[in-house]
Amino acid sequence: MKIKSELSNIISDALKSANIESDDVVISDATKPEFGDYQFNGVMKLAKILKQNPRQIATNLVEHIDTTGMIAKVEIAGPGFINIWLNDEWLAKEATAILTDDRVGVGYVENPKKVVVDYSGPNMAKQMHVGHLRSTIIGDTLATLLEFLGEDVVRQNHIGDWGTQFGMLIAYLEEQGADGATTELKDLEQFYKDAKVRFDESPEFADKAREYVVKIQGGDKHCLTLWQSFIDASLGHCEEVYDKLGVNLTRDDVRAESFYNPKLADVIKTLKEKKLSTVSDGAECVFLDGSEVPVIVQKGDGGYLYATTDLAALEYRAKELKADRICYVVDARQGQHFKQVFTIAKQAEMVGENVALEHIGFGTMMDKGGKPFKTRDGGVIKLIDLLDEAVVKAKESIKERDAHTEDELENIATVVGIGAVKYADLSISRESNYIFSWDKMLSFEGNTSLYMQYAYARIQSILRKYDGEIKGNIIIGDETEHRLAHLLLKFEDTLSKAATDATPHTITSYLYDVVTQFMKFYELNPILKGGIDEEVKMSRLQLAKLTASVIKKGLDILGIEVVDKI
RNA sequence: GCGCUUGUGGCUCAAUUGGAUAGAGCAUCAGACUUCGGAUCUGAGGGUUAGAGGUUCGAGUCCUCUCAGGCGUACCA
Repeated sequence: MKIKSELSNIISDALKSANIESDDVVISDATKPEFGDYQFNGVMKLAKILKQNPRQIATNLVEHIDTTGMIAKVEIAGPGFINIWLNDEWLAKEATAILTDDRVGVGYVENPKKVVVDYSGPNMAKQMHVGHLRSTIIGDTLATLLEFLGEDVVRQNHIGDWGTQFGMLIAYLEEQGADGATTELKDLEQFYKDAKVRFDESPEFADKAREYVVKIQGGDKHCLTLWQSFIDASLGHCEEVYDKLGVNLTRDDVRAESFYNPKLADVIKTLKEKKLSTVSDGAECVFLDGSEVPVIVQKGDGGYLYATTDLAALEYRAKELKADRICYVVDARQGQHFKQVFTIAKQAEMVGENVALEHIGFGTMMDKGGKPFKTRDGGVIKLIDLLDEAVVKAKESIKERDAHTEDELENIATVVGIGAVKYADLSISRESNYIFSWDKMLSFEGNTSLYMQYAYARIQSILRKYDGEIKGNIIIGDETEHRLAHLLLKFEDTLSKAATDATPHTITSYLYDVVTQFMKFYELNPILKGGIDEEVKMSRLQLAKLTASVIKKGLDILGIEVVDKI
């Protein structure tokens, strides 16, 4: 249900019949309940353009607004705000209509676009750590969301599998007589450290490592086999994490750095042809206007750089994958890099003019003291350890509650623990740094996954208790039901905003609103208690059921599961 | 030095992109129930939106300066 655009149409029509010239009509949510459900603030702007009194324009406009359908009434307030109230019967009818819809009233986008979402991007030389969490979760949510709305989504996992450190790693792998399947690679972090020690202590080994770098790049069979087995093992670690996180990334989504390697020479060629790059201090550089520091695309020794690979990837995504929109879910600190690369790609016509290039930046995860999140001894926190800890902590907090079997407990703890980590991350506007706190994320109170999951479980409990066929229409009986039904119908507007702005926290705060509104409704309007009219009982059961559906679907898009009992 | 970015009650975060009296949750205090799972609900106190100017009907949001933090800045990714 696209409420805003329908309202916008109604207002546009009214403007037309009132003979008022105007461009796009923007409808906002009302800032307070006294101001109704929505408001149109455009009159003040129009007044300025038309040099007329805003109250006068508003009066004229209001007379032409159709209040026979979805709108119950409109009022003029303040300097020229137009407040809009939705009609109860309309709400009831629309809410009833989506009861049996498995998309809970959410339609598909009109013109599906090809959207590439680049996220996760782990480095194969190292184990995934907390730094990869945000990219992986935000990216996956964005991809799932866009897909749900009907966009044609292509996931891209741009893994780091190319570079000098791999010479060292495969030389060490060979020396250990191991292949990727052996236990030697169980702990990548340790393996890297061991290899580094060997590299520093033995000149022969170091030479061999350097030689292997060249050999991989030259396509040497033996080295490539070693390299491949190393990458496979490392990817296996990532997949373990993806599996625990419930993230939809597969090997098909992997487009590694190495994939672009053969294309890099062409990138330089293009840049030279377009006269965008020049040689400076022996390196091939692009000087963007106003900047004295260049973007280096080829080193003095002929080697390529980060920017070069990203340019190749951009071109591939625009031309081969035919993307209309390319989203990079990468740490905000790389903002300048992407700004530069995007500019170069457009200037060099590697991507078309109308392809949207977006850096979906996010802040750093901090500890309680506001410092980057590390282990006690200052090391990086492995993602897998973090997730396991979340499950253990969740189990502790649930254990004290009702008796569960061991299996149930394990399952609930997993759903709750992983959900808490993801929700905590997604519920904060992504640009800012965020403070990681176990206590906060595992709390049942406030805007947390547990609060939503708990509300869901409670509704399920009501539905179980009723244990009969739920049928009949939703009826709006009071203000709490009006607001609840309205919120439930706002699901689509919420999702499309989250999709265009790439802001998952829009969804979490919406869900939080839904749940708190449900709690208020439920507090005032008993469902199963005695003395309730059958029709009213059915309506309330339906509202409860619909609320549960929205919670479930919403969390589902965020990659968070629910359980019937907690 | 230059560039980017952030600054919102004690704490953690919002604010529909320039709209009305800046909203939530923790924490604090005060209430509600012989619990449709109280891990709930109702209410109160707590703010010069870092500071100073400016733009206009209207600014947390836009422009300038100052202060404080973070990040980036010629051959890592």
